[in-house]
Order: sequence, then C-alpha cells, then structure tokens
Amino acid sequence: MLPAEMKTVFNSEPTEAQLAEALAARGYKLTRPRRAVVRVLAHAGRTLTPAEIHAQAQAHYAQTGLVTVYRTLDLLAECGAVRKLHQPDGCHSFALASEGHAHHVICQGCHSVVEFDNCDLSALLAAVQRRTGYKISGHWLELFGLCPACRAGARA
Amino acid sequence: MLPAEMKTVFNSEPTEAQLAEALAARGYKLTRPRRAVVRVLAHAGRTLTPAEIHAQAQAHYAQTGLVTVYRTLDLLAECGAVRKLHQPDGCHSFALASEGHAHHVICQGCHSVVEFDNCDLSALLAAVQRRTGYKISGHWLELFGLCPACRAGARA
DNA sequence: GTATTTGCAAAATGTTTGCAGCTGC
DNA sequence: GCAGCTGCAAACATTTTGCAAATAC
Repeated sequence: MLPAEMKTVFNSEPTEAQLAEALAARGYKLTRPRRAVVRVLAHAGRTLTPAEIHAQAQAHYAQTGLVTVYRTLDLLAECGAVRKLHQPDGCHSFALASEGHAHHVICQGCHSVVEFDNCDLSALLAAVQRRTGYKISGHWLELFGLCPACRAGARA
Repeated sequence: MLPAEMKTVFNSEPTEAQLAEALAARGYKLTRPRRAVVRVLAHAGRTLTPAEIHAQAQAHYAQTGLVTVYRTLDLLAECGAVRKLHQPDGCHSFALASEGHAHHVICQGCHSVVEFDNCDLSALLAAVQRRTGYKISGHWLELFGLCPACRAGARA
C-alpha cells in the first residue's frame, strides 16, 4: 500500500480566488452568502447540518437565508468543494472537501473530520467484480471512530 | 486476501422460524405486517424506499400502514435483518441483510443488490489510524456499478 | 446593464407521535 | 389475558418552489 496521505480538512478558508475561479469556471458567481457558507465549513473542521451552517453563516453575513444555504451546498457539492456525509445518526451533514477523490474519518464524539485519500481498494474491487459480475464504477467509504481529543476526554 | 464470499441477498424469504426467533430473542413478536415487510424485501432483491415497501406490502397484508413500515424497518435494522443504504440519489432505502458484518454492491441501473463480506480493510484502517490518531471503530463501505443485466441492456 | 442570485412566504415531502382498538403468544 | 403492536389522524421537521427585489461581474 502506498503511504497514507492525510489532509486535515481546511481550517482556514481555501483561497478565495481559488474558490471564485472554480465557480466562475461553471458560470457561477462568488456571492456573500456563498463565501459565508464556505467560511463556516472551513472554520468548523467538522461536519455540520444545513441548519447549523445557516446559524453560523449569519455571523459572516447577517441576512443569509436558510434556503440559500441549501442552494449553496448543492452548488458547492457539484463543484466538489463540499461533500455530503452520511453518519449513523443522520445523513444530512456536510464537510469541506479538497480536490479529487477522498474519504473522511469522522469522530463519533465531536464530529470532527479528517480526510484521507489513499483508499487502495483495487484488490477488493476486483474480487467483488469477478464474483458478482457487477461492473464496479464507484464506491463510498467512511470511517468512524474517536479523535485524539475525544479519546483523551473519554479516558478522563 | 481471503477468497471473496458472495451472497445474493435472499430472494426467497429467510426461514420464518429463524426470523421469529431473532425477534423473540429481543421480546418482539412476528406479526402480519412485519412478515409482509420482510417478504417484500426478500422478493425485491433490490433496494426499496419505505414508500415502495409500503405499497408492495399491501399485496401480502392489505391493511399494512406506512407508519408500521417505518417502525418495522427500524426494528429489523436493530435486529440486523435489514440494512439502511445510502445511495447517491437518496439515502433512504433498505435491503435485506444476512447475519454479520457485510456490505452491498448496488446497481445504479436497477438498484439490485448483492452482499459481500470480505472487506479486508485492515491495512487501510491501520494506516489511517496511525496517521490521524483517530481510533477507528467502524466503517461504511458501499460499491456502485452496473449489474450483468443492466450492462447487457446498456450495450444493446 | 444584465443574468444570476437572493430572501421570504408558502408548498411539498418525508418522518414521528398520540391514542384507542386489535393481535400474537 | 396482557403486553406489545397496529392504523389512523395529526404534528413535526426538513427540503423545495415561486417570485420580486438585490447583487456580482
């Protein structure tokens, strides 16, 4: 296996120029509410629900509406800047995602997220493909556990 | 890697005695609507939403209510007889599950499901654990693709 | 300047709860 | 017989839509 390459999910906003560019490439504009949503996710470093994002986004841009948060999340997901995560206790939360294919480890205690991108599943996929006859074209992998802080807390 | 062991999701209902036993072990009864839900999932061989299950369950037991379907799915999931699956196009469908830890491959064309249980992720998990400091306690893996029938159809 | 985006109110959707009567064991 | 289960109606939560005003570029 290749050495794991881990990336902490952004905890300072991704360059705004970069974001603007990604949006512009698809004909979208970088507006105040969109900036607010990205900033919230960037600072959070953990998964957030649309409602949580909405509440926090108002600190950045007071009149952000919940509807816009929903629309923005769809849009950012389409651009790959954000990813929807499915947790045992609810499948409607989001986290910032870096470019390219990657997965998340989510802390069950505080919902903090860390990305990892070395999902070497090729052997597994090949085996499943051979045995089932299905042509596998995608996969979803999420890991759950406890982050270092929560482990320490649990021990205390 | 161990040889892959594949199991087609039941397409005849699991022994009813077996089901009754699993329920009784937790103080639950095997009722008509519960039987209906399990039969529907067994015959479907594919993922179904609560609404779909409800509609089809009425063929087995006419007065099955949607509310009961929801309650039954929760209960069966708790017993491990059923698993909730999260697909790109909606995260609220269910499929029958055999005993023990297993994952599903889902066809994007017809939503048919096949289980597989040889998810050898130990190396991956160890690497992620080492690099992130997270204590990994669980994972979710789902594969997406096209089943043999849909591949043939797509080619036609 | 113009097409896109926004917030609001309202509608649609999906899920849960309260409760009196029914049913499995 | 009695606990557990059911269906219904109604409550609830969440997400989507329609539209006139506001905004980014």
